[in-house]
Amino acid sequence: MQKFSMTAKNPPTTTRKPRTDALRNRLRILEVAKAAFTRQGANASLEEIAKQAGVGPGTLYRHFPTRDALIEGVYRNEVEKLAEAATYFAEKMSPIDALRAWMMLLVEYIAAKHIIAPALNTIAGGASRLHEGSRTFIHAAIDGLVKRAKKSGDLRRDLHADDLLRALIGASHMGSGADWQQSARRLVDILIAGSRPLK
Amino acid sequence: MQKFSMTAKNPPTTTRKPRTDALRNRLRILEVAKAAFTRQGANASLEEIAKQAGVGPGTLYRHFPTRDALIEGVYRNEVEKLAEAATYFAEKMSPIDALRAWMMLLVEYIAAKHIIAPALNTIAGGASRLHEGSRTFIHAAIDGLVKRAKKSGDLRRDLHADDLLRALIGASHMGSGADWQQSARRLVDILIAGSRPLK
DNA sequence: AATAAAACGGAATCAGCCTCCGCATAAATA
DNA sequence: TATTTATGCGGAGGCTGATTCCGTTTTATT
Repeated sequence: MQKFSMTAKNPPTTTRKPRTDALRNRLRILEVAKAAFTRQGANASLEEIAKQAGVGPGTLYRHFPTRDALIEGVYRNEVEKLAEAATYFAEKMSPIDALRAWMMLLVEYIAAKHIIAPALNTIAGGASRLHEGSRTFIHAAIDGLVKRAKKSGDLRRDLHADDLLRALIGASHMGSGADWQQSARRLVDILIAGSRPLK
Repeated sequence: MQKFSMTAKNPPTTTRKPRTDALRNRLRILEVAKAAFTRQGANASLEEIAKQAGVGPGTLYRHFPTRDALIEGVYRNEVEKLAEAATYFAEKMSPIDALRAWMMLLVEYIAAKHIIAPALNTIAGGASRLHEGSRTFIHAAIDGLVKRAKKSGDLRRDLHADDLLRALIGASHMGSGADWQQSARRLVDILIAGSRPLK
């Protein structure tokens, strides 16, 4: 005896548990891809990534139909950690300090190649769909911090979180020179100083 | 009767006039490449570019051995115009106004796709050789403006021109939204405000 | 006009992208 | 546990574009 007819479509009811091997592969791929993008930039060979992950190209493409999808996958993974940090800072610090700390962390994080720098361009403001519609975690994170600092009177009311974000992403493109940390700090300070109320 | 021996190497003396067709082709290629990169991004087909320029692939590769070299070629071309603008502003305006004006122009210029946005990443701070050693025209331009504004006391002494530049490049990555001009203005103002002496 | 350096172009090689489909396997069912 | 079936696997194959190589053509020079 069968549940229903099984011949007709009844997608709303039947939701199968996802296969374990699929999950496993997905994670493997993301892991390998992150390393590959970090090392070789956003044009790393997908074929090679698949091979290193121990799957066929078909599998990779099923999980991530396009290169951008894969990049976005890696990106999302990393970005959630930053979002958590924002929450943490907000709890522990004064509004303005939290914002400053988080901005430094962002630059550091990207610069340390935990996130693929060149890929960010494609994604952060470029032709990708990440920005269209659903805002990024990062977006939500900095937006929260900025709102909070506005409320406390530490920041100008007319400030847009996006502006800061874009500036920071640009700042992360260096990697050049040993003094990037100095440089990042300077820029963050400039941004903060320029964002205070006009008094 | 021959000039010298002509058998041995005497490169310092003999410098042949460059062939006219070579020059012509070089320009054609740059022109077409600029359009292609602007339209299709930094991964535009080189084969196609060559075809449109009316040359064989071999010719393109002889002039620009790598894709980055070609991008850099286009980039340099465009960038010289910006450098000229800096000089002009410096002559006509007060130091701080000149800097502000030029920063706006930079963002606008990039945003208007006169320069290939995605390519900039590869080049401005990325893996390219443009930054290593020889500074860009852009670099020289903003550096001059900043120096001038420091001297007049409008800017903090500890400011680095690079910091501003990076922030601006980041700002140009948007393309999103019709309000980019607003956004750019806000950011420029923030940067300027944050760069003033602490008084 | 003759010569040789410089540049040309496209054929050929090669690498990486992406699709398609028969086979394998894990989840659901009995 | 045995069976069924959806789901996922992976690699062969077609394709596009990158890059090299070399015989031919063009140009500056004598």
